[in-house]
Amino acid sequence: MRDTTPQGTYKVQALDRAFAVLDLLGESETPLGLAQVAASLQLHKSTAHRFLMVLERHRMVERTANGKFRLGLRLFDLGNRAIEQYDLRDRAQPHLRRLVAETEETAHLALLEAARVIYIDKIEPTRAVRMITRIGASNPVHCTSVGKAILAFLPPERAAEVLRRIRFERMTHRTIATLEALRVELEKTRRRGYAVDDEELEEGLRCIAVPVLDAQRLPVAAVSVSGPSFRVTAAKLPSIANHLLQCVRGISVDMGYMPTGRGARAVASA
Amino acid sequence: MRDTTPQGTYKVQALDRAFAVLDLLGESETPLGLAQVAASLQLHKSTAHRFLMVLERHRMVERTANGKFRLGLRLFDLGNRAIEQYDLRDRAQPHLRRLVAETEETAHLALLEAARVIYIDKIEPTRAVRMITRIGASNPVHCTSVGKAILAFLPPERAAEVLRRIRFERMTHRTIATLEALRVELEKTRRRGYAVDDEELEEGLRCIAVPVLDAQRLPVAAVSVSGPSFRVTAAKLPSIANHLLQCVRGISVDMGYMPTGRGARAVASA
DNA sequence: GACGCGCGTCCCATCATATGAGAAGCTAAA
DNA sequence: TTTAGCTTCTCATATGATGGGACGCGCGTC
Repeated sequence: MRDTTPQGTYKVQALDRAFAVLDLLGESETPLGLAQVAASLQLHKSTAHRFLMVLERHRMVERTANGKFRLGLRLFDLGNRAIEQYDLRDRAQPHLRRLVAETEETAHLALLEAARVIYIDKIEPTRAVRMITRIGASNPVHCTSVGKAILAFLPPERAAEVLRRIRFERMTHRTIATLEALRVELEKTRRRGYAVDDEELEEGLRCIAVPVLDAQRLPVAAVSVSGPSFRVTAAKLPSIANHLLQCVRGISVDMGYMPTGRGARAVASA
Repeated sequence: MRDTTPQGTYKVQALDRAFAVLDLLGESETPLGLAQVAASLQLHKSTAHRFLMVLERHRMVERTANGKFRLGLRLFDLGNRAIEQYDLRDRAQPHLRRLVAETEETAHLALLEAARVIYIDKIEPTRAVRMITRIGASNPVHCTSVGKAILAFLPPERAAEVLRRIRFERMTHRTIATLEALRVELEKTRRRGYAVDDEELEEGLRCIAVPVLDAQRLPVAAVSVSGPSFRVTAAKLPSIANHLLQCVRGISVDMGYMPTGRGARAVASA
C-alpha cells in the first residue's frame, strides 16, 4: 500500500497520547472511567486524569452523569467544518489530471445547482485546442453530460424537482427538447452507467460523464471528458467511461466516501 | 462560592496549542500556510511546524495541493462518533421528519452546552428555501427558541448557572438584551409550554421550540420549527406547538424516557 | 461499624520533553 | 543571477509534562 505516512519522526508525546484517548473513547461503545482509560492506554492515572481534564476544558470530551468520559461535541463541530471547507476540487484534481493524461481530452468537474451545472474545475491536455468553458460558468442540465450524469442517479424525488425546473432551451439541433425524451435518456444513462452528450450543447462537441457518489451513494458532483466528435468517437466511449469510473472511484476514496480502494463499481447500482 | 469554573488549572501546553491550531483552521475560510498559523497563534515557526506534522499524521489536518493546511477528515469521523453516542439523534429523526411533513417548515434538534445551543440535526421541507444553519454550529441560548425552551425547564440552580454565563450579544433589534427581560421571557415560556424566537436571532426568522425531557423530566435537548415570519404567523403558533409536543413525546417514548405512549403532556409540569 | 477496595483528585520533586534560535532548502518571482 | 518568502530540520537548553504517591470518598463485605 502506498504509505501516506512519509515520516514517523515529528513527535509530540502529549498529542499522541491525547489522540489515543480520543480514539479509545471513539471506539468504545460506552463511556469510560478514568481508570479504564489509564489502563487501556498504559498511562498513569494522574497523567490520564490531566489529559481528560484538559480535553474536557476544550469540550473534546465530556462527562456523563456518573463521571465517565465520552467524546465531546466540539469534535462534532470541528468535523462538520472539516467537510464543509473541504473542497472536492482539491481532492479531485490529481485524479482529473490522470484522467486527462489517459484520455488526452479535457476533463471537467461540475456540481449541480438548481437546474444548471456549474463547472468547478477543468483540466486540459497540453496540446488540445482550447475549449471555451470557463470555471465558474454554468450550463443547463439537460444538454450536458455532467448534468445528465448527476440527474440520472439522484433519488427520484430530488430528480423530479430538478426536472420541473428545466426550460428546454435549444442549443443545437440535437439538444433534447422534451421532458419525455430526457426521461428516456436518463434511463439509458442509468443502464449503461455513464451519461453522454452528443453535440447537444455545441456542434461538434461530444462529452461523457459519470457522477461522483458520496457515502450515501448520492451524486455530489460529476466528472466529464469532452472533445471534438471526430476524436471522441462512439467506439471509444466505453473505454473512456472506464477511465472515468476509475477516476471517480479514486475521488470517492480520497473524499472518504468509500472506505477502501477496492469497493464495487461506483455506479450501476440501480 | 461553589465555583462552576471546573478547572482553570490543569494545563497541558501542547494540547492547548494543538487545539488552538484546530480552532484557527476551523475559523478560517481558506486553508492556511505554516507561516500564517505560526503568526496568528504567536508560535515559533518550528513549533507550529512540528504540531502541524503531528496533526497531519493523525489526519486531524491535511494539506492542500499547494502545501497549505486545513482540517482533516479524522475530525469528521470522530465528530460523528461523538453524536452517535447520544443516540438521541437517530431516534429523533423519524419524529422530526413527521414534524416537517406536518408543518412544512424546517425542524432542528439542539443540545445545550455551556451557554450555547448546538444543532445536532436539521430536517428541511422539500421545497423550502434553504436555511443557512449548519449542523454542528452553535448559537447563544438567549436568542434562540431551542435555547429558551431548554433553559425554561431546567432546574433553577442549573438555569442560574447558564444565565450567569450569558453575554447578551445583540443579533437583531429584537434580541433580548437583559437578564431581567430573559427571566420574564422564560417565565412566559414555562406558562405556555413552548418557547418562541420572534426574529431575535435573525430578521424575518421566527422559531418555536419545546424541550425533550428525560426520565427525570429534565430537558436534554429541544426541537424547533423555524420559518419565515410571514409563514410562521402568530396565529399558527399554537398549532405548531401542538405538533412539536407530539413530536417530543414520541422522541421521549423512543428514548425510553416515558414508559408508555400515553403519558401526560410533555411539558406544563410546573 | 469498621475495614478494604476501587476510583477519582491533587501535589510536587524530578527529568524527560517540548521548545525555539537559527541554519539549510526550496520555489517563484525580479 | 539574486532576493524574498516560505517550509523543513537540527540541537542545546530549561521549561513543562510526568508519575509516584497521598488523600478522600463511596460502596460492598465482614
